[in-house]
Amino acid sequence: MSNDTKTMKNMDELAKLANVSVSTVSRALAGSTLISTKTRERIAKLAEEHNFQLNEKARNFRLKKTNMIAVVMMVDIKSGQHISDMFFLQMLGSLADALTAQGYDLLLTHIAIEDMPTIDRSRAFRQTDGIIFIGQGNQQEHLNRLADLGKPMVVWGAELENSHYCTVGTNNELGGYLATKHLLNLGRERIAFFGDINFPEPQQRYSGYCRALQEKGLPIDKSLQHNVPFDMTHANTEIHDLMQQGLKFDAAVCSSDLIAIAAIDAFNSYGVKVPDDIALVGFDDIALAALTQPPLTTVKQNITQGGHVIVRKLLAQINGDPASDTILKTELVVRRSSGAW
Amino acid sequence: MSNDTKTMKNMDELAKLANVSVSTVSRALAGSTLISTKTRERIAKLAEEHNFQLNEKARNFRLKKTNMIAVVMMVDIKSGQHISDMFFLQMLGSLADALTAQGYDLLLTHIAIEDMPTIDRSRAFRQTDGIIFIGQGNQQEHLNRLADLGKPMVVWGAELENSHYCTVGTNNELGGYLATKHLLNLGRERIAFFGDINFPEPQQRYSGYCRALQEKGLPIDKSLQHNVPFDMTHANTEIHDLMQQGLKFDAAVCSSDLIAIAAIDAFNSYGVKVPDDIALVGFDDIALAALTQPPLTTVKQNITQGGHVIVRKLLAQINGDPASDTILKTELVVRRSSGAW
DNA sequence: GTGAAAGCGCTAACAG
DNA sequence: CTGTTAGCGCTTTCAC
Repeated sequence: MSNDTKTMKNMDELAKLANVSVSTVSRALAGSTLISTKTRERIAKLAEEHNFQLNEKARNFRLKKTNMIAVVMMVDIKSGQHISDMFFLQMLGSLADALTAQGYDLLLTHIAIEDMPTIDRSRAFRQTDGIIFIGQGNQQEHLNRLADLGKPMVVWGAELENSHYCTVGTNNELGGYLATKHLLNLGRERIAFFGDINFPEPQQRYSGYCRALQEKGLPIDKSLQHNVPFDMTHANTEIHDLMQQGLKFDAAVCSSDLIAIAAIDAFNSYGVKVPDDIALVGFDDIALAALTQPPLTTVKQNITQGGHVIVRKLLAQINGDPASDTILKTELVVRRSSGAW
Repeated sequence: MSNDTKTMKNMDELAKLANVSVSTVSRALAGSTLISTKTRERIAKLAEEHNFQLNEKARNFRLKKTNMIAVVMMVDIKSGQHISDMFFLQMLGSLADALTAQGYDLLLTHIAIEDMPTIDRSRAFRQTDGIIFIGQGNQQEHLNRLADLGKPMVVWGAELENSHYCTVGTNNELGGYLATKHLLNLGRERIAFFGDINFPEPQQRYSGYCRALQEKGLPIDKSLQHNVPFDMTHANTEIHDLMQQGLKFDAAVCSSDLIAIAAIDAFNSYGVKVPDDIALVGFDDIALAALTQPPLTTVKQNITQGGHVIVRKLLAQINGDPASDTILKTELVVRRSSGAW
C-alpha cells in the first residue's frame, strides 16, 4: 500500500521518508560504501517504491558534467550531403554502442558549414563533455580553432599535417591504392576516380589511386577524375552527365559505396554492364554493399572498431590523458562488381 | 588588445567587467527589453570579445529544462535489428532537422527490449524534456506505463486500440492493401507476404494484404506469410531458406524496402528474375529504393513529414496542450520491381 | 533600467 | 557510519 502514484519531487522528500539526511540518501543511491548495506538497501527500496527520479539537471550542474557527447555532422547545404548518408549513420550506431557501454549518452547535432564559426556558442557544444566530428569536410581551420578551446574532441577523417586535434580514420591512401591496383591487376587500364578531392579523405584516396597508376607506369589522366559528391542522388545525376558526355573508361574507383551504387544505376540506363563493361570498386563497405547487384568490391572501413577507438580517445582526453591519432587497418573486400570472378 | 585567450568562468566575471550586476548580464544576454539597448549591446560585445560561454548546466538546472529530446530505438538482441536500419536512420535525420528548427537538441539512445521496464530510471529519460520512440516493437504495455508517468511522449508506429500515448504513423493497412491490389491488378495470384506479424505495423500491413485478396475473392494462404525480420542480413538468409524449401509464388509484398532488397539478392542466387518471375513491392521508400536493380515499387512512408509531425505533437505536449494521433497520407510509388512496365 | 537576494536539488568537505 | 552545511551559476521576484 506504500505505492503512491505521483512521483516524488526530490531527495529531501525521500530523506524525510527514510528518516535520514539528504546526504545519506545521495550517498546511498550512489552506492557509496560509507553507508551501511542495510541503510543503502532500505533507501534503494524506498526510492523504487515511491518511484523516485533523481534530478539529473541538478546533478549535472553540481558535478559540472553531463555524461553527454556531441556527435556532429557537418551539412553542406549546397552539396546536399545529408544526415541520411549511410556511412555516417552506421558510424552513429557504432558510436552509440560504444558510448552507451561507457555510460555516456549521445547528443546528435548537425550543423551547416556556414555556422561552423559559431559552433562553440551552440547549446550542443556547451552542454556536452566532449565532441566528435564525423568527417572533417574542408573545415580544417575551424576544427583547429575549436580544438584550441580545450574541449575534448576527436575527428573521424584524414590525418592532416597541421591538425590541433585527435584524428581517427582509415588509411585512405592505402585504400585508394589497393582498389586501383586490384583493377589494374584485372587488366583494366582506363580507370576513373569518382570523389571530391577538395575534401581530405577523397583526396588521400586519390593519392593512392595515382600511386598505383604510377607504379604500373601509367599516366595520370586528369579527365578521369571527377568531383562526384558523396550524396547518392546527386552522384547519380553527376554520373549520368558523365556518360552523356561520352567519357570512356573501363573501370572506376568510387570514393564511397553510395557513389558506386549510384554509378551502377547510371550505367544501367546506358546499357553498360558492371563488371563486364566497367569494373567498379567502392569505399566503406556499408551493410548494403554485399546485397547490391552485383555485390560491391569495396575498401572496408571498420566502422565498429572506428567507433570504439573514437570513444576511447575521447574519454582519454576527458580524463586528462593525451590521445594520439589512430589509423585503422584497411583492406579490400572483393565481390563481383570488380569482375574478379 | 582586450582579447584574452582563456575563457571566462561565469556571468559574475562578465558583470564585473561591465560594471553591472549579474542580473543585468543575464537579462542582457537573454535579450530582455528591460535593459537599455545600449547596455545590451555593450554586454553582448564584451561577452563576444572575452569568449563568454554561458553555463548551460546551471541554466538547465534553474529552468528545469534541457531543450533536449530523447529519441529511442528499441533493439532486439535476438532479432538483431540494429540501429543501422535505414528507415530508422532516415527518420532520425528528419527528426534532427525538425527538432533543430524548434531549438531542441536530439539525444540518441538505444535500449535493449529487456531494459524497457527500467527505462524511466535511465539518464536519457531524466535528462530530456520529452521522448520519441521510433517503432513500438511489441512493447505496448511498457509504452503505456511510460506514458502514464506523464512525460511528453510520441511514438512512431501503428495506432492501437488501447494506447495511452500519442501515435504518428503511416496508414499501414492501406499501404498493405495498395501494394497487394497493385500486384493483383498485374495478374499475380500467389502473393507472398514477408514481415513479422507479431509486430503492430507489419500486422496491419498484413491485414491490408488480406483485405485486397478477399476483395478479389482469393483465399488467404497462410503458407505464404512469413515472419521475416526487418534486418537486412537476417532477412536475406530467411528468404534463402524459403527458396530452398521450394515455396512457390509469383509475387511478394515486403514489409520494408530492406526486406525487398534482401529478397532480390536471394532470388538472384536461384536464378529467379524480378519482376519477370517474381514481382516485388517494398515498404518505406527509403532513398535507396529508386536505385536498386530493378528499382523498387514501394509504399511510401513520408519520413520528412513524419518527423515534423512527431515534433509538433511532442512540443504541443511540452506546452501542456493535448496531442491527437495522426495517420499520414499513404501512397504507392510504382517502379520496375512490380513489373508494371 | 538596474541591483539585491533567494533558491533551484544535488554532492562533498568537514565534523562528529 | 551519518548529519550539517556550503555552494555550484543561473534566473527571477521584488525593491528602488
